Amino acid sequence: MYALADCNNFFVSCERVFRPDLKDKPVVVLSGNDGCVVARSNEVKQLGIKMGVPFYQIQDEVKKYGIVHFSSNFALYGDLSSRIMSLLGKYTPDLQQYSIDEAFLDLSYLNSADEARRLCIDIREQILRGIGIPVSFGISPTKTLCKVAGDYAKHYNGYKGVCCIDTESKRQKALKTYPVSDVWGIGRKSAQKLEAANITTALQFASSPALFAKNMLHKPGLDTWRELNGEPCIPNTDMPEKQTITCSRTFARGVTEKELLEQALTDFCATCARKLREQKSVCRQMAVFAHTSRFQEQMNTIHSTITFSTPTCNTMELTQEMLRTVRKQWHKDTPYKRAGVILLAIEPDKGVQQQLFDPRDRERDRRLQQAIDSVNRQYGRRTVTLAPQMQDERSRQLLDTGTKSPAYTTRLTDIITLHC
DNA sequence: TCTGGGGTCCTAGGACCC
DNA sequence: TCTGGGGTCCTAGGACCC
Repeated sequence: MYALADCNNFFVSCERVFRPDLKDKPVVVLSGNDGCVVARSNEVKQLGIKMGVPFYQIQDEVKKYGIVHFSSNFALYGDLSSRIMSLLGKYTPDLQQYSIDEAFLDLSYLNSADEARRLCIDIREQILRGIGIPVSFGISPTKTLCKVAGDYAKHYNGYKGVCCIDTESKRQKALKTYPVSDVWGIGRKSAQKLEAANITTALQFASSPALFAKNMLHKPGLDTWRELNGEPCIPNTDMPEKQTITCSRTFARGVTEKELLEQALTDFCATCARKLREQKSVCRQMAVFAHTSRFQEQMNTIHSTITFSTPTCNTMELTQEMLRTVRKQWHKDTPYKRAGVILLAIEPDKGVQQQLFDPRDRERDRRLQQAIDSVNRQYGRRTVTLAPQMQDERSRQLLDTGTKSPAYTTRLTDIITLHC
């Protein structure tokens, strides 16, 4: 038996923890650059405002209904998420965090579904009281059915936030009114195909022959079909190392200054490399890209994949190579709107094959990097940076946005003051 | 004017091998 | 006219997730 813990309107709920005045008010959280809506309160969902819609397109509604908006504040969301995860971890020998706001709990150690239900009600209450985030629980033998159950728990108050699919009749009843397009693993394309074959509910899909599911949607679709029929086939994974690490941004404006683009990319490089070292890995390849707006007719691009003969995780080495390519491909008077760095071909840093005629002193690189990392861990990430990295004021112009809430829980100067 | 960011897995097809 | 058969590895692109 699994339970899925899923935070309700997570980013919005995080903002409300420190802004209780926003309870019952329409609230949205925006993507980087304040571009799109990435989280909505229930009030906003009821207005029919869709996930991912460009913010400028809903300005009328914002004014009319007084929708409050925030730029995204990942320092806050990440911190509240890790608090929730650590609390969840106390109740299962195997917690699998699936995203920033979701995790599966292996509850097979309990004796009955009823026990699982009572436990989840208790955990839910603890998280709400202790951290301030409302969470829904879906309980069932497969992860896909947990997702279905979690949806019912979230949308029908009668469940009080915990819904359990543990019998055949409950399974049938739940799937009968569940749109197939809402099933976890069935996206837009697959839903269209199924609809063309007159399949609109999850039950219709689950009741169709296995071969039909396989032919129509291939292996992933067949796995989903099995899961809906109560056969677990999504394995437990214990947070494997990342296979790719990306850092990319859309800028507030097109960047024509070479130096500024280089600064941004140097920043992205440093972030990727830090994450790479945190998971004790090295990479054999790095892709660098920058391009003009994708909404313009003609797109100009910088794109290059660099291969290292000795895999590396060294910020300085990665940055040097990145800058070399960018300088080669950069074009004058081209407004680069988006840029990024991707680390690929990632492997563990143990037992890296050395080159006999290596021009770099890798031991010296490693010691320097270690020293920088340890200073930055202690005094903050920007204490020691490479010279071409972004200066704060300039990066703010390019990347930051106006309506970000304080880092209430992760920055000393942002802690709230109580007047008693 | 303005339209996000970070991932995973699967498949088909090409290049290559004997 | 006819032009093998069986395999592996890699990559790009599609579909999906939050």
